[in-house]
Amino acid sequence: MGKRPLPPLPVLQTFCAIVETGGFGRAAERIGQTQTAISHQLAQLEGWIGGRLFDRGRNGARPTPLGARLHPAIAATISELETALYQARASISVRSVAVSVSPEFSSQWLASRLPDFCQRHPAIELKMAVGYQRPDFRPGGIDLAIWLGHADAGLVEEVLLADEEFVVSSPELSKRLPPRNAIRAAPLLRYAGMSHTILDWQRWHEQITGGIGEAGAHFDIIRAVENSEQFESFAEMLEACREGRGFALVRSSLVARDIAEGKLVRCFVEVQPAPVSYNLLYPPNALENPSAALFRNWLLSQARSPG
Amino acid sequence: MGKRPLPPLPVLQTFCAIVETGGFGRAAERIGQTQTAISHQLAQLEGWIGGRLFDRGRNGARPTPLGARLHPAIAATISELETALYQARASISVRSVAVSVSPEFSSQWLASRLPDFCQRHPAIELKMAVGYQRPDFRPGGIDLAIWLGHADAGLVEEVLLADEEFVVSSPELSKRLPPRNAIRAAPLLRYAGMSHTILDWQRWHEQITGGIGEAGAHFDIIRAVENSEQFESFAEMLEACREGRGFALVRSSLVARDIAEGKLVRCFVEVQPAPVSYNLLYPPNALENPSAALFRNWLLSQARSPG
DNA sequence: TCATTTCCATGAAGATTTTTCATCTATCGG
DNA sequence: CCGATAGATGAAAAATCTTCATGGAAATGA
Repeated sequence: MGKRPLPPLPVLQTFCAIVETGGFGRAAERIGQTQTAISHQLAQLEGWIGGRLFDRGRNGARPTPLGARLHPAIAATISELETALYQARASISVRSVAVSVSPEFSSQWLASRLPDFCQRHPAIELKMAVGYQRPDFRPGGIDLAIWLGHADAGLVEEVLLADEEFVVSSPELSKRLPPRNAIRAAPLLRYAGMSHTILDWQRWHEQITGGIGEAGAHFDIIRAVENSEQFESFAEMLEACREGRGFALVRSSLVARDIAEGKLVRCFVEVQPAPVSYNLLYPPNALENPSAALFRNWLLSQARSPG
Repeated sequence: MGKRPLPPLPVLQTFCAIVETGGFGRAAERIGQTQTAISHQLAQLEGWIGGRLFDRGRNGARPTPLGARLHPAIAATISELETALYQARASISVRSVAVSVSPEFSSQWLASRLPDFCQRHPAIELKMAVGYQRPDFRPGGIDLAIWLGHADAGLVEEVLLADEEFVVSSPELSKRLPPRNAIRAAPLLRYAGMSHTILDWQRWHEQITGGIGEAGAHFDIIRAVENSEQFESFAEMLEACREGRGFALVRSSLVARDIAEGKLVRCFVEVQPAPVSYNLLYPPNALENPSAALFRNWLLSQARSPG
């Protein structure tokens, strides 16, 4: 039986990666090793424990009940370990992080949580670059970026929030909607964001045309959006939406609070919402800055926790 | 700077061992490696962090403020990791532990905490051997023993409770004590324990004779103890002590509750209490039984926590 | 002050562990 | 039955740890 005190840390990280990616191959890719290495490592862990942690099937590896029970504890513990060590390192070296985020993400999600970070790590200086400029990851520039789309090649990409895209309106407007062709009933709101709101609406419309049957077919959505007023910011658009002045196309985490408080409601609920994700992007060496590593850990823990 | 994601687990355990033993050499002995290995490992960790974790001095290594801050987090995290992994292993293999403890330790310290363990690990069967027999660590026998003294050679020894030995009495008796020679004022209680109570008293008396000046000198403590009634158990002796029937020589963790509740008070507080420790003893391979490993972890965490 | 002891540092060699390469097995969908 | 996907396996290569053999610095005591 296991004669070593504990399995090595990388093996445990591999275990987490397999659970999270759902397959040896994908875990290997994520960690930057070969599938062979992952297989050996998991064999080592399973040998130590004395039982299987995964059921291997055609489409990857599903955790056994034992593996599923083990994962949260291991993941949480490793995260604590990382945080403690990064914090120690941060306390004697670089003490600043530069983060690039979009205005809507900043105002709707990040702003309310940031005080928590500042309280936990008062010595770390946070530089927030709020805007739609493409982040400059060269040394002295941006450490981490929170972006909606995918990363350029050469960047690490981690899912921060697995969001959905859907349409909201004020509760009053929602109640007044005609049974079909609701989409013609009110303006389709837009704002001067990075992603072209008009194209977003068009994409949404194309994707759902099947979903709501003929309701929206033969509807010139581009013109409909163009005819509506353009707001300066996401926040202003959302305010208008709350006032019942039209529909807004949003991502779930940006409106979680408004929905929880009943100020906004989802429309077209019969439409399958499109999955989109806010990703955390950074160059592979970014976490050598311990403050950046701490901020990343904090972000991921915030994204996991409720609120 | 640190290019590895995290320092290896054994290095962190070494770090904890240095903090806890207060020196590289002692840590090496405890881990079962050479001092050289400890030095290299700590150099690795300090390199990763980028700063010193210990001040090396003439009598060992004292943690720097940074090291002192880091230690609780690391120790707690490693302990969680161990527990999670041992639990996983226990859930598919051996599910029983045999523990040897003394009657007084069982009744005064362990009994009230045991329900917590049973609740956390309902599948594990606990075999308690309560008594003063020397534990038989051969396979099929005792896994772990909680003992007051030191281990035989070949056994692992871990401090469970860093206790102190002192004298208590009921509050009433304490108030009535004459200013000097208090020790002659009431019977010195004893019980039929493993350690010879008479010898304990004698040792205590010799140790303190300086401490309380001439108060107890030329006092035949052996006869005084012999003249007092011998109780069948520690619990009975303690009950008599609570009733004000004499002094009892005790270890702090056995009377923590009585003292907290004001049923007993320390006497001769001007005497420096003697340090004694309840140790956890086991053969090196005992923790291969995951249930034993879990019980050990639980014991250590209980010993650290208040109550 | 000088030898002595205690404790940690250092570098190269040796031992161990981890990762890869090349190859193999099992299962699923046509 | 073929081809494709997902993992397993064993030996070799690469990387990492541990030890051995010393060295150095700071306190102890004659």
